[in-house]
Amino acid sequence: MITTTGEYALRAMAYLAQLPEGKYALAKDMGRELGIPPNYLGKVLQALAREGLLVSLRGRNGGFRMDRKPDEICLFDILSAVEPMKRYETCILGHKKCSDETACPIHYTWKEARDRVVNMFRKTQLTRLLEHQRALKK
Amino acid sequence: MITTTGEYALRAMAYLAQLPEGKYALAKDMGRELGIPPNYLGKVLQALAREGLLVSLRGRNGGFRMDRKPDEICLFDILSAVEPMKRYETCILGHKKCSDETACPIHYTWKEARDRVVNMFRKTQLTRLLEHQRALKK
DNA sequence: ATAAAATCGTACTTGCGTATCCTTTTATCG
DNA sequence: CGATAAAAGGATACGCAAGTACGATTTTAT
Repeated sequence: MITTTGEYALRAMAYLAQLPEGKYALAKDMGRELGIPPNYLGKVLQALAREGLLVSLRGRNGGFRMDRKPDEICLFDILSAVEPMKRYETCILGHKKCSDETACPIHYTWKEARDRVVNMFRKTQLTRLLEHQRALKK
Repeated sequence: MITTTGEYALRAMAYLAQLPEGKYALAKDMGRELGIPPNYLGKVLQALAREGLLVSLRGRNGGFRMDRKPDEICLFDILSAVEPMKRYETCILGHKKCSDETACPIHYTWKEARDRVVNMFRKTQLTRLLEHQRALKK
């Protein structure tokens, strides 16, 4: 239901959130620790930095670190940085014009179900992913 | 949130459901009417026939028709015939072992949200897609 | 026998995930 | 101060799956 890239972003953010504050981590190390291809993880981390969720530092002793507290970031922030959230707002019958005003037969039913997902992304803070973080190894 | 193929299947089933009972329709005609590539729609219809949702008839005067009443088919039946429903049951952090017994930090939260979607598929009958069917043109 | 239709196999296209290589930045060492 | 090494940043190419297109085969009514 979410893209692989989105999953990587969530796991990487959870990893960074449990590090000592201010500490930078390397894409390569994180990839190894989390079992994510380091090359691609680098791209994902860059995207998160571009969106202001992470701070990146180039050169020796560089890496990525959190820019905010884990309770100031929700899952929606993370996911929307790496995948198009329109996925969760489209008519199930593919109508371009489907909306509250011009609704397809199941518009409201479908909207309620998918909104449940999006609202969960919006209300859940990164902190929620941290509990028992070290049991996650995979 | 659903695959394009799934959307095609829903629309095609809705189209067939509003036809006079026992009437066969051609993949080509349906494709033209619904604005779906006829070649691909053929594949989708074949899959639906293989799963017992449609009856297919080869040769002259052939085509596809419903095999059940529209209120005896739910959206889940249709979607599961053309796409893997596992998509709606996987851990958001990608853990293979995540389950009610061995739960990741947000297992139950995530499960509740995605179950809302699946339950909607299960409880909603094809009939629900038929209202104002002819306003759908696209 | 012919024509109409599903069925089947194959090939093309696009996007996502992946892997490399090169460039740029920056701390550190001689 | 200059050279070097370590890191992100960026460009490019590959593999794979989904969606698409098309042609060959089989079935069946006329």
